[in-house]
Amino acid sequence: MNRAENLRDDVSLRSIEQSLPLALLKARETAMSQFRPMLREHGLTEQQWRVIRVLAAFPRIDASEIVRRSYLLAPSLTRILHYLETEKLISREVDKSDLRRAYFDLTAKGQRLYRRVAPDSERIYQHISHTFGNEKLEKLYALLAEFSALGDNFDALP
Amino acid sequence: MNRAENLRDDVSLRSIEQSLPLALLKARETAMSQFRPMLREHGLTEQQWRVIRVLAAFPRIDASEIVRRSYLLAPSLTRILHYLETEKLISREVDKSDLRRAYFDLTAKGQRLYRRVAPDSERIYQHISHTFGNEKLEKLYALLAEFSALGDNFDALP
DNA sequence: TGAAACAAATTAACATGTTAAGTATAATTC
DNA sequence: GAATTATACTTAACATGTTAATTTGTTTCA
Repeated sequence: MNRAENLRDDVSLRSIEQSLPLALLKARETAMSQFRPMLREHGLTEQQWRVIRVLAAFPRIDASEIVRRSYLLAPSLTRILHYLETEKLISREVDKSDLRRAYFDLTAKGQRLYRRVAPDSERIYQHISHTFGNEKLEKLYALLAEFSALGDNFDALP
Repeated sequence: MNRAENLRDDVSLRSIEQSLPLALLKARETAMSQFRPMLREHGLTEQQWRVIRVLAAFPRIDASEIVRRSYLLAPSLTRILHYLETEKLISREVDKSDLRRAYFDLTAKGQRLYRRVAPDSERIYQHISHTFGNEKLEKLYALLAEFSALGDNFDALP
């Protein structure tokens, strides 16, 4: 019996083949591999597009709310907002009643970009939905939402 | 009607709230938030742990196979392998019949680390499984696997 | 055999992820 | 109303993600 089998024989140790984070990563990569080339042609990264979508849906929100809705970390968002500002895709307006805060919005240029990219994105989404099956996709959404809802409500570990 | 509503009125544009990549990211973050602090206490990143798990399950494999099984990109793996080598957690042995290739393996130190971390990882996994429900978790695994199996077999876009 | 095609890693360059520490402003409290 | 605490970012430092180009070694085949 070689070392590999020794390490795996303990049935209490799952193999890497059964890893929830990995299964989620793999599925996410399957999906993103469909979107990424299209975004690249528009000169956008996945994360920049997330910020633009959030601002299209929720105009004039502050950085904290963008963080919440885009699921980016604050340090990443800081960098992305600076970049999008230099590209004149978004605007920043400091809150006069609270100088720590600023409100962001798509510029006209940003809105045009959004309207150019969104149909391409939608086309890909529909293709995925059709290929996988709407019903199964809805089931997947439901399970993912339910799982994520566990959120930080996990009990303390034993 | 403000600009936001204008941008959202087109029913062909899903809101960012319905995004499969985002739903997968959120679920993955829910899971990883349980594991990351534990890994950090062991001085490991998530990705370093992935490599160690792969080598525990499949000893003496080359970099290409680690890439396939860990779902890391080759450039990331190059850096991680160098780091794990300097920590003497893994060994590298060049293939004499093909000098481009090298085989990697856990060192004794690497195996000890694996056996220390694996039970903690398993404990967390069991907690997640119990909290979410085994049955639902299995359903989720099945759907994720089915989705990922679409893999690169998506038809050409219309 | 020797040039061309292929394969496996690696490097380069830049963007993002992750944690910790820092900065400026606001709100609380004594 | 000065000291404390909290909030909203921002910076820093290092690890990883992503694409493209490069390096080195192998295979093909004219």
